[in-house]
Amino acid sequence: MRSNAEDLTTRARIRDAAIGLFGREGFARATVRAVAAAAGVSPGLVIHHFGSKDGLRDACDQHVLAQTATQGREKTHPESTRQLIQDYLNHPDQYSDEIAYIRRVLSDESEAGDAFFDAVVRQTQDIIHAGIEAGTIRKFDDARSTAVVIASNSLSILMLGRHLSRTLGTVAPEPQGIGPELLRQLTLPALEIYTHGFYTDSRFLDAARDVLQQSTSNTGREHAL
Amino acid sequence: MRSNAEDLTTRARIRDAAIGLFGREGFARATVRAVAAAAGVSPGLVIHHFGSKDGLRDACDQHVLAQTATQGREKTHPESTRQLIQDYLNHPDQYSDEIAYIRRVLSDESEAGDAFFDAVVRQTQDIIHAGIEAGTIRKFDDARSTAVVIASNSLSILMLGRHLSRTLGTVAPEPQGIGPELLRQLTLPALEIYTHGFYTDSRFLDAARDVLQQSTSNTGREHAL
DNA sequence: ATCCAGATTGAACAGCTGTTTAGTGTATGA
DNA sequence: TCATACACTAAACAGCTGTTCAATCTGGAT
Repeated sequence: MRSNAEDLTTRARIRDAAIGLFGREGFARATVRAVAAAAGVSPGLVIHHFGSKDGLRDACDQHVLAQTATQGREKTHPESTRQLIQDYLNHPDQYSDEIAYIRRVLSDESEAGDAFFDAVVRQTQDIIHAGIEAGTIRKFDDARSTAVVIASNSLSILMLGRHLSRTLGTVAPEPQGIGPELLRQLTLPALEIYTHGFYTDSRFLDAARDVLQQSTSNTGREHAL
Repeated sequence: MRSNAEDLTTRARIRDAAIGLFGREGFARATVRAVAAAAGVSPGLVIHHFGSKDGLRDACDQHVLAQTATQGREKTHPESTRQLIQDYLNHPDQYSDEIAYIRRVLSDESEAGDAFFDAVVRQTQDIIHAGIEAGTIRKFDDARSTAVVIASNSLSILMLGRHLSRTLGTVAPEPQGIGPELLRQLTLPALEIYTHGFYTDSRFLDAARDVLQQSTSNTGREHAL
């Protein structure tokens, strides 16, 4: 839930306007003047409250990501993760600014993006461990790399949402377009791969295993997929 | 293979410098003056050759992507795809500029990025069809959505390469860091999921199927994963 | 030898950028 | 009532931006 009313501190209003603009246009293209106009204040006030444009960025990072990172660490249960997704799906445009902002943070290299990605991987790893103990998830040799792969796959929806909804013809509620319809269309194919696999047998896997084991520290001449 | 020597047209030298800078810094941050300096020419000459900064961007798009798109359409064989990857792995820093540029193009919304993503999906779809006929890839209900999911997963390495090599502790040869070591570390976990699946049984898949079928065009209140 | 089209440059331009500064309100506490 | 601190603004600043322009410098065709 969010405080949708406009009874916020001016500082908070500026911050929220900046989150929206940074997410929509990117940090470089979004100007201090545009942020000020979106918040209905003067450019000088933006600097007065945050010191500089970089200070404003830091405040946005902290507001969007520290919050998410805390959620990820507290709510280790996979249950609450699903609840969080449901909450998002019920109020898509409420969170769309944060979604777009996180996408930008993961693209533009920054410590905040690093922290967020690491938090996602950590949470994924916890889910995998819990799933293995519960018997719902297979046991993997390299649990960490597997978690990284799963997290990377999941975040690809965030990074490429625009293209996904575009090629799938989804009517996106937001410009960047990660709406309920898109997730509905991707859920079954993704779950099918995660359940029955993508290949019919272990031919590719075995071949790759052989190649990688025989050249452990080679020049890296051969690879599969 | 690339023309690594410096016996290029001045126009081509500017274009290549721009591709490198746009990929490394992003289009907004990379200035015309920086491109000119990297190419060893004056800022005016950049405009003289490309009309404007946007014209330079278009030329870069065309050089990097039209080339890739053509390759993707001609080489439908999965063989050549693997050969292309091998070629890249043997000369990583030769292609790193193009790699970084494509990542930026997929992020910043543009027609070039749309065309590239669509080409990747199309190529993935062809590979899937060929694999189904050859018996190496399972048959899927929704081939198109499956291709989109696979393509999205594959491109996530491109989009999040920096974070992947960072958390996996890979020694990246390039700043954005999609090197042979990273791919070697991700190949087996990814292939394992693609071969044996991620879940132990079809519990999640069945549950999602039920939910999605009963609410075909609902408000979208429930979702799995 | 002359001419000309194109490559190339240095300097300048107008506009936008983040930031500063001086000043005006406007509460709150003494 | 006064003073102080803070929110806030309008205007200006210096620096950077993409772009233009006039002027050279080339190399090849006539």
